[in-house]
Amino acid sequence: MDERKRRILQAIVEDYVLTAEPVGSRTIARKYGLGVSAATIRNEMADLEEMGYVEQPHASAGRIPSDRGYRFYVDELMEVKPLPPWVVERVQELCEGRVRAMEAVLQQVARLLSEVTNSLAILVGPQAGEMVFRSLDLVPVGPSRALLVAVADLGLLESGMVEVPADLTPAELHYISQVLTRGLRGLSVQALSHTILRELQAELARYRQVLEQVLEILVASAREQVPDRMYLVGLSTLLSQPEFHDRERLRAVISVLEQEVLAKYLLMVSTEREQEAGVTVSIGRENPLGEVRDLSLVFTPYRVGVSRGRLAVVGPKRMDYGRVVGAVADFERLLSDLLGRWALV
Amino acid sequence: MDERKRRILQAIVEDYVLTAEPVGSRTIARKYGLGVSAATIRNEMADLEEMGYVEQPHASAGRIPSDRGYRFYVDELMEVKPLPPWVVERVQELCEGRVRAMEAVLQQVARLLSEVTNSLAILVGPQAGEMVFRSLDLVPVGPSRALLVAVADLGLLESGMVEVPADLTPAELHYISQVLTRGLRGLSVQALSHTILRELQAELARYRQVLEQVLEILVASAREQVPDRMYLVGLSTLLSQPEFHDRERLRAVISVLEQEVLAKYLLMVSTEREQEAGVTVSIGRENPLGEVRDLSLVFTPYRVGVSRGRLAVVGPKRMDYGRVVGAVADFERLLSDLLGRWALV
DNA sequence: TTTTAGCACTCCGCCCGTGGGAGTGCTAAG
DNA sequence: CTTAGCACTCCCACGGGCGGAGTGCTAAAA
Repeated sequence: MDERKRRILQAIVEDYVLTAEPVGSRTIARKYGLGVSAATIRNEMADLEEMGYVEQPHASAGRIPSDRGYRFYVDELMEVKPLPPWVVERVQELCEGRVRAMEAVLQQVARLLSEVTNSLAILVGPQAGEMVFRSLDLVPVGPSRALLVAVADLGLLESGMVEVPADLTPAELHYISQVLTRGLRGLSVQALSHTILRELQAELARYRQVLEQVLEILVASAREQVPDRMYLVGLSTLLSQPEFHDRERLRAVISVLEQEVLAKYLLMVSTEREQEAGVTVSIGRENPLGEVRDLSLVFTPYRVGVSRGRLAVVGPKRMDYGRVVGAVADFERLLSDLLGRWALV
Repeated sequence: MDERKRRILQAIVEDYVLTAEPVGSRTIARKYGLGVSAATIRNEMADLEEMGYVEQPHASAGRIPSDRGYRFYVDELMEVKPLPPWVVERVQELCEGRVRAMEAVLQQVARLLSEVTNSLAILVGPQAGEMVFRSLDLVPVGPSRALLVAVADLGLLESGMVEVPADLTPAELHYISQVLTRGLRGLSVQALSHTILRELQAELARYRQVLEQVLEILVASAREQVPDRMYLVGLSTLLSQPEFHDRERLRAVISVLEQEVLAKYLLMVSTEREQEAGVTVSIGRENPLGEVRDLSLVFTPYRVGVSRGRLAVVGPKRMDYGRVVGAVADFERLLSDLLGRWALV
């Protein structure tokens, strides 16, 4: 793979990304002055095809990159483009502005990411199981009911209604809350349930009924695979791409996105390669969207306090990888830096 | 509009709904035995066209119903079909099962509604502003922060972080909570903010800073136009309809649905005709989806305690109105009956 | 040995004309 | 008022022809 081949492959990818049409030797010779003639480029292209980096949609057409070609481009050739400054500023404003809920911020950030990449943006907040437990409170409401309020490092973790015996005093409720808070504070939410059991046997045997309900709520919350909310913005942009000319393909994409399989994958991937933060690019069949082989996915986790959210862009294989990877990387950095404020110190 | 015309119009609508193709006089004579010949039907169809109930896509094709034709069909001709029993049972299971959060139930119900109508189903929970306030609690978390937990008749209304002076004791927080709860209980959430102001002047002047934050959170919550979550299921089903053959139309639909214009409309409609519960059908240009004139919307509010949620099905104009209206009506009844359990007594 | 020009060939996509089919409106008879 | 017959209209699917873009190959030039 000499320098010239690299530059030709680069030209093919970039021109194809731009035009969505197979690119021929002529075009390359003209638009991307390599100082050689079209004939030479034809020879090189034949080589590239043999090596599996490009392919021909049909016998006498130009070349388009293969998955392998894109992969090489992403790994070796592309130039990561930073986010334009106005976007950076906008994200900062969003994160620092007076907003009550993290959710509203994430929603807007997702919209921005979608606009700037011209693709589908997916943002998920931190997963409950990964948060750190802080406190628990049973607030009496009505005669024999209490609202369980569980707080984690990122704010409200979970709430739910609990039936309590009518003769239980507010003071007793408060006592239960305090014991549980003391016992559980600082644990990862995933680890709660075991600990709760021990606690239960010891100090709070009298309130078994209440405890069981609390336990149920917390366990359910920790088990939740997919985060509370998943912000998915830009479907219509994605659909305007020419690759979705035929409707069957399109339906496939939509129904994949509609099932939340995707979110699950996002989490999976990131637990798999737990350690390595950083942007991952899955191209075509590499990606996990089942039969949909025309999409690429650019993915990264981001930090919020001690837990992590996930951030992804889904676009056609034929996307501007330099720009998208740059955008995703920059968004990750921005969010990791700026969302710290949501973590309770 | 004599009986025969009615039956012919009915045949046209029902056949068109079935086949998505313009229906000719022949077809009607053969498939919907009216005891007259095709020629007669041709004459009647010419009349119907003059009256504006049907139209011809081009000079020598069959007829398709006009918006007005559909309207007449819905108002006078269609037979409302009840939900199949297994669906009813399924909804009952869902609503009565041991589930923690109303949200999970609504999500599933939306999916079911989508499946049974083969269209896009939209379900929104009760709007915050319509709920009845019950209690408020400030739970201390960390050194100078408290979590505001506001509870309404349907459970958790809102939560948010509040900065408190470091020297404020838990007892004082509790005091504030109690005063506020006492003052606000029983009010509609929309009415809170005014009352809070009076309360503030009187008893709690010392805690102005805290109160302001509480106020801000509650007001924001009451102002929220669109309910917390909107469940939108079945987009891919909708897209498989033949009317979305051409992509521009399709994009239009998706981008309309993506912006939450729709949800806002749902609320608007229902505040407009505040009193009349019951199913509303908007056909084609009657519907509020802007430029999208090929969709119809079947809509109804449903009760949850004293507030209301909204329920809708979006499908092509060419939908089986009898079935969809039946389904929406039945779902409304089921939900209104079964979701009462979420209301705090 | 590598590069280049020339050339014949291939294949796609488009245009266009044509024929069949479906459905209509009209007319005249029952 | 209904019906049969008929001429007419319009859509659409089919197929041939053609232009264009791009290739691979060969032979000559660097």
